[in-house]
Amino acid sequence: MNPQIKIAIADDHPIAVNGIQMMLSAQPAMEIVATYTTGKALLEGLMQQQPDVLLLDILFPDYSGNELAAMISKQYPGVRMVVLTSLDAPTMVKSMLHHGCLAYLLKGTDQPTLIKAIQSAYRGVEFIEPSLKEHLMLSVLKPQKNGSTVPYTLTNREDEVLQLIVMGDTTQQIADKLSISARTAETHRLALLKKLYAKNSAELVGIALRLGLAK
Amino acid sequence: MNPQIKIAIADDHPIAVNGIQMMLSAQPAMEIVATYTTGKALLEGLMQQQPDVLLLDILFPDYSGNELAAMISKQYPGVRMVVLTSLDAPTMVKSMLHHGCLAYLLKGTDQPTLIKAIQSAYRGVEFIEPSLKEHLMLSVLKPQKNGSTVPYTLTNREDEVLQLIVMGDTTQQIADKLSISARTAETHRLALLKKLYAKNSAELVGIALRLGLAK
DNA sequence: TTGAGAATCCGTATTTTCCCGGAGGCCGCC
DNA sequence: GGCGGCCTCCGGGAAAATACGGATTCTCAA
Repeated sequence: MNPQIKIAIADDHPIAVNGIQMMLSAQPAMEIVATYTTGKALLEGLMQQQPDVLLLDILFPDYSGNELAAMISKQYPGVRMVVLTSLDAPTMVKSMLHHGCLAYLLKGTDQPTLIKAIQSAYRGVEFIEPSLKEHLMLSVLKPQKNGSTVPYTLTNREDEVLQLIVMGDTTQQIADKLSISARTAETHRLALLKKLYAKNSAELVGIALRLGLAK
Repeated sequence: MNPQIKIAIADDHPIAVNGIQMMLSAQPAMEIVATYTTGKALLEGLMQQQPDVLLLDILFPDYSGNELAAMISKQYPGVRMVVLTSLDAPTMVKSMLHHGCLAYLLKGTDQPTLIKAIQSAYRGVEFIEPSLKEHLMLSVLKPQKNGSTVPYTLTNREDEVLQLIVMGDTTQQIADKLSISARTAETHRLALLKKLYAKNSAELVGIALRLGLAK
């Protein structure tokens, strides 16, 4: 008999937390040891107790899934992370996988898939929702035709610039607020356009909001 | 003793359906008589049996919540609809309420609020998630601060132009796609900037997405 | 130590956006 | 009929953004 898999759930929606709990309630080999509805609670809870598998949403009021995944994979490499979210953006999938997550599921997933993903993650095996795989393949092939592989992770500065762009600031205003030259602010914006495959700032804002990089 | 409230749940995410079921499982006065994960299944199910209260999501693979709400309120006026979704766009709230929904909740809602909303709807009383009410007030008040009452309603053309801007098209590209002169396309964009109080197209996209004017 | 990536800065040229204006035709409503 | 709203078109000019280039520091990790 295998030992029970200790599972923690982090999702800002109580409904989702309940739903996941219910889906796993009939599994004797799995035990839900904690649930969190904020990023802060999750980080504090991990200090007390580390589950085998962490089901992680991406959108929290206080932290982004990117930050959380990066922090957790560093501090608690023993915790296997399974992303469970409604964002089906290829860049987000890539980003979370790069940050050490082993599986990526959509909220629309069914019980068998969820269980399979948890078991795979527990064994250290990657698991990507089948319907997402096609999207991923497409998005991997597309960018590469331009030559260099561009993994999408924003630097601190780029993120700051992005927030100001979303707020409608011009390059000059951004430069003033960050105390850098307009030229530098521009460089950062252009880097953002390339990383997120946006043709201009308007599209950039749209992509950033959909990816949860800004609100 | 009151009779049981018959409840149906329509949500394309099995997780959410389970979560809602669990939240209501401890309520003896409520009975879940059906659950649906597609718009088609919902419409077919309603022909067989009408619940007192229908918990309705907005995003379905086959139908939009708008369509569903309009159809259901016409054909089954006895079914009280409660919107339960993760979209917190004021325009969407208004739209669903106009289509006959009695309550509007976010997926992040807790058990007491959900129960209160269902009870209110059952009695025919409107119920809006408290956190949403502020947003609604703001979106109604803001336009008025400039004196003349400017309800932000976009014309058909403006909406078409907006969608293309969100997709990252330039004025010239928009002009080509809509078969109008670049000057006209620009006029429409400038009108959008004024109506939504955006300083530039980037901010415009941000505002439009937050208002639910585009996705 | 070497190297990669982040952050900073610069030049030039072209395209696009933004801000002033103004104007004519069409349609629906009072 | 008139009036307002919508859609269309236009000029001119300033400001900003985008597309090419290239360069120097600094840090952190292999």
